[in-house]
Amino acid sequence: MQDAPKATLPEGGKARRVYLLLRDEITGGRFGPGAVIPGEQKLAEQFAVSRVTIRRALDGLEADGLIARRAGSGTTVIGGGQAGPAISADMTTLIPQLVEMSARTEARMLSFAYGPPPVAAARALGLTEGQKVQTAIRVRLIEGQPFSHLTTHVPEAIARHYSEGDMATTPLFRLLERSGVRVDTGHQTVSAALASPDVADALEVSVGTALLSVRRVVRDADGRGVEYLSALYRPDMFRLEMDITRVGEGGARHWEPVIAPEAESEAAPA
Amino acid sequence: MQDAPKATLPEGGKARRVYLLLRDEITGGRFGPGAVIPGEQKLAEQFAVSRVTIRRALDGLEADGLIARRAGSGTTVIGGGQAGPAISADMTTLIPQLVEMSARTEARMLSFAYGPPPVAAARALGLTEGQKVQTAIRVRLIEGQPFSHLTTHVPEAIARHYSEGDMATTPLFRLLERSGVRVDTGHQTVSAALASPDVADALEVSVGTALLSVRRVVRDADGRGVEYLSALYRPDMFRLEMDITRVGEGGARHWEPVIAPEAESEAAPA
DNA sequence: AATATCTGTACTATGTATCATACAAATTTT
DNA sequence: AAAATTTGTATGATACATAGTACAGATATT
Repeated sequence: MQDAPKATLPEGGKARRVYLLLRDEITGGRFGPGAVIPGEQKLAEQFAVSRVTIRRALDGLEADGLIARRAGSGTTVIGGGQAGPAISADMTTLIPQLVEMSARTEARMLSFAYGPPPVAAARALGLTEGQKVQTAIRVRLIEGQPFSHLTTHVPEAIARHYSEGDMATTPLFRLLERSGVRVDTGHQTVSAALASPDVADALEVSVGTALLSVRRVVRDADGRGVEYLSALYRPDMFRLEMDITRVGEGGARHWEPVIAPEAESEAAPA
Repeated sequence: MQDAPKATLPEGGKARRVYLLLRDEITGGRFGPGAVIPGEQKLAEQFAVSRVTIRRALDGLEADGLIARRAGSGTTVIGGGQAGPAISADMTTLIPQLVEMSARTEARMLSFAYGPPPVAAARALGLTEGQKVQTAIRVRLIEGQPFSHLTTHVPEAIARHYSEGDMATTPLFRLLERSGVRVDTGHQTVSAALASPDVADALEVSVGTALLSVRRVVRDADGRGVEYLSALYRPDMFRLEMDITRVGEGGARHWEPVIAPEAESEAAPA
């Protein structure tokens, strides 16, 4: 919906790259709705390409319904374009999130196998050489639209307690707890990554799209690693939101996340 | 350092895109150090390009010292490659962060002006038509290496209390408080974005690199918007880290961020 | 020792996206 | 009404990356 312009731009070309960049700025909010974006001539200079190329990129954006062009006047960003992400995870109120999440979304299994873990996962989980893990790659969809690409690694001994079918219906942390694991702590790293061909395909976005990356290591009460998650999210459908507040005095004055804000205050701003 | 391979790849070409994607997967940890990456033939299929093109991309990675190639054996990821980000902001322990931050980094002003705000900022800050804001674009560096691109919008009435020069030395939130603003709450949105030419130039990365995007609205005790921040971070130099813990029982069981973990436990894992 | 796999190297031909340029039409500004 | 700005349309030439292919060298596997 957001991706794949009608008149598909050449896969490896500059026009497409410009198209992706501009789209990113529009949906990302750098150009708000109604804003007049620079003229084609100026854009051509900024991106160091010819006006023809800019033009092709704009064609794509127009086909996507993101911009409106008027000869003589200029090109403007369509208002309705940025309807905001379908899902926004509030780091501090994950409670309603999870419930809502399971209800509104479904998971599709792309790959499921037991084998040696990637080095990064092995180290994070503290596995010894030769230990196998269950590696599952899933895509999560909301209303038929894919929004996240999940790769999980679980030590074989734990993973054997549930089946492949279970993963399509039940959140992994619940499966783990059902398997007798006392899920306790986790460590998350949030970053950004590009969509590689396989991921792009699964998420139905262009190769080279910017994705939000979350990597999580989960440990049980004894500190043993029980899950290694690598998630990639479409930024146009999913965002991390958090409220922060200013606390402390003097030199120790700093920001702190708000843990439990008003219960059901659904964010959903512009 | 991470960017700009010696034998510069053609700017608009496929080879460069493949190079960026592969580099992203390596530095992003998808291929851990020591891991053997697929053969050139297989990569060529995956990316749907010729082997020559894959080869060119690998040349770039090799020049960056990210991979080692051995005829007959294959191509492996260099261990030292992912030394981890220079800075990792722990959402939950921002106290030492800020101090360390100011000490180790410097800010370079790219642009400074008063004028009408972009629509997105105007709405977020709740400004009325015609109200001007101070718009400052800065780049933050650590040890001479740029790692973040900051665009701030502050209502003119507030911004007039400090000077352009102040921004190079003092964190903005401190300037605001010095101006009599009672900084109180904020709302953050974390996402991902692509590096546009101007940003890429400032951060010394390739155009089209994936960046971590943080957008923050800050309000005073009366709920008035006092600052609109749009920050872009290089994922290879900056990450958001957070510890989470599992709390609650039964249906209400969920994750929650850990607010005050052991004081100085510097993360810096693999 | 033989075989398979992988990287290293070289060459040509093809395609096609890109550029440069010019002019027309629509709109805003003076 | 005139001038300036902006999008719309068209075309031809060129450059340059890409694909395809073939073979040699290195290493691992059997």
